[in-house]
Amino acid sequence: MDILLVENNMELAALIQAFLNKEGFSLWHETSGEGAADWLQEHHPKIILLDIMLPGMDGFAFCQMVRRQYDVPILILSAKSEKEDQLTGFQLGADDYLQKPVDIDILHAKIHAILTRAYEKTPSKTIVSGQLSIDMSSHKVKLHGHDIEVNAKEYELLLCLVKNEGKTLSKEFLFNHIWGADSESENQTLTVHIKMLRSKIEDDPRKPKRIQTVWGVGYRYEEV
Amino acid sequence: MDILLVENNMELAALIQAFLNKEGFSLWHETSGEGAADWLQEHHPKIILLDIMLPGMDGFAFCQMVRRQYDVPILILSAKSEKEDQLTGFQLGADDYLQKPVDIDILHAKIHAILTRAYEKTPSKTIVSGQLSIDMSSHKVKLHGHDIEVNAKEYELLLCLVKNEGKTLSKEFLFNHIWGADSESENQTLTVHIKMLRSKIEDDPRKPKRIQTVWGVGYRYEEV
DNA sequence: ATATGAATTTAAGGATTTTTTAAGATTTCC
DNA sequence: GGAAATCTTAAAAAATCCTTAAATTCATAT
Repeated sequence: MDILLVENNMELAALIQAFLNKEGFSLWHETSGEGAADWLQEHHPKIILLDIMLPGMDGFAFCQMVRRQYDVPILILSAKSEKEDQLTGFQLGADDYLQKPVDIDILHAKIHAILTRAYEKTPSKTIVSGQLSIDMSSHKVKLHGHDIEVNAKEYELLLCLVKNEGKTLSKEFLFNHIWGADSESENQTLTVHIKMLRSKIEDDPRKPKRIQTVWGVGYRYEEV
Repeated sequence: MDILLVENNMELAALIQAFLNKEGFSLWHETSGEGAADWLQEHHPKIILLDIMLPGMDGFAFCQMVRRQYDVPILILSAKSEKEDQLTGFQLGADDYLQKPVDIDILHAKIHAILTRAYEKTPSKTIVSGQLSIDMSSHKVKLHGHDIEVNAKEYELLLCLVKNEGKTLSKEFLFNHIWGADSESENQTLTVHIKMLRSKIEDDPRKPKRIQTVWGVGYRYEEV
């Protein structure tokens, strides 16, 4: 789990979760400081996104508690606009402070900046298309934020399709790209892999939305 | 010299300089990107405060130039309020973005937060991932709090995997990393060590959760 | 509507990769 | 120098994946 989000507002939380999942992060959501504290005993997120106004233990108290025990970066999200609140956040060891309403792009940029500084590693290269994301460094495919098991050929095939999203790729092109032009295999094995892929990434494999067949030509990947 | 300030506006620069000096920082002031670039050849500040609107080379160009050569944190100060400018700053590798008019207390807090994250992160001698911890100074591995005996090759292998948690490492990479590219040994010896490791750190070695095999590629460590 | 060729589905065998086992080689430590 | 631990090799076993081929469904044109 990459990110812990502690946020009272379910609507905002859902928005953030959807967006960050799409960017290839996995995210756990807690609505209270107490719940988040429990969760932290068992897990070690790469960063914590923290709302200040929480029921029970407030964000500042939580921030202080976390900072005493863990070195994890904390990014505060707050509706409070007073300078004093921001300063309090920094004093308690927060890494940054983002004022609400949250701009999702700025949030993303800040998370990226903080992770880079804290872990010195560029976040893994991911291709995202709608609810599907392909992490090229971990060789993992996620759909709606959940891992999908794909094996080598399926992975290559999907990657090729998604990289050319919207473009129709001929069967020959796909086959040569993955098997090599001088392969012994037959063109037809491709269709079997297509089927396997569809059964894994289509909501209704009988009516494929993502991997569309272009009659007489080949296949085309479309963002849903 | 702790801080490099690149700022066109003399009045603001004087204010910042006075305040930060009072806080115990030493600060060097340049008014242009070109001048700052020259100065950087000879000096290595702990952080750069960078105005965007500069005569000649602008702040974005300077930011990009610096990021290519140095790892120093950059805090952008900008009168531009557009979201796009802020995102551009982050994209070019800035650590944070503070909008003008500069609030000197916020500036101070941000500088403090960035410096703490960039320089005071205790280069932890132990890596923790879920129930597994590796103490790099004593070469000891613990699982569920209990010591696990691992020998040299196993230790190196596990460390390499855990350090790259979530990433798939090819067999070749792992082998070269531990045995050296010119080793006489065979790639296959790796798999035997993997087996030994799994028998020690997996709850059910038949169904490995931590050390996952990525078919046709290699292995990936996952936090449980 | 029907014929035709293209695409899909299914299942089984073959191919490949990984895991396991065990024995021989090497190193380490006493 | 010898015993124990560790590392490597090799080969059999198991697991997984890939391909093939044949049956079925589907889209298009006549």
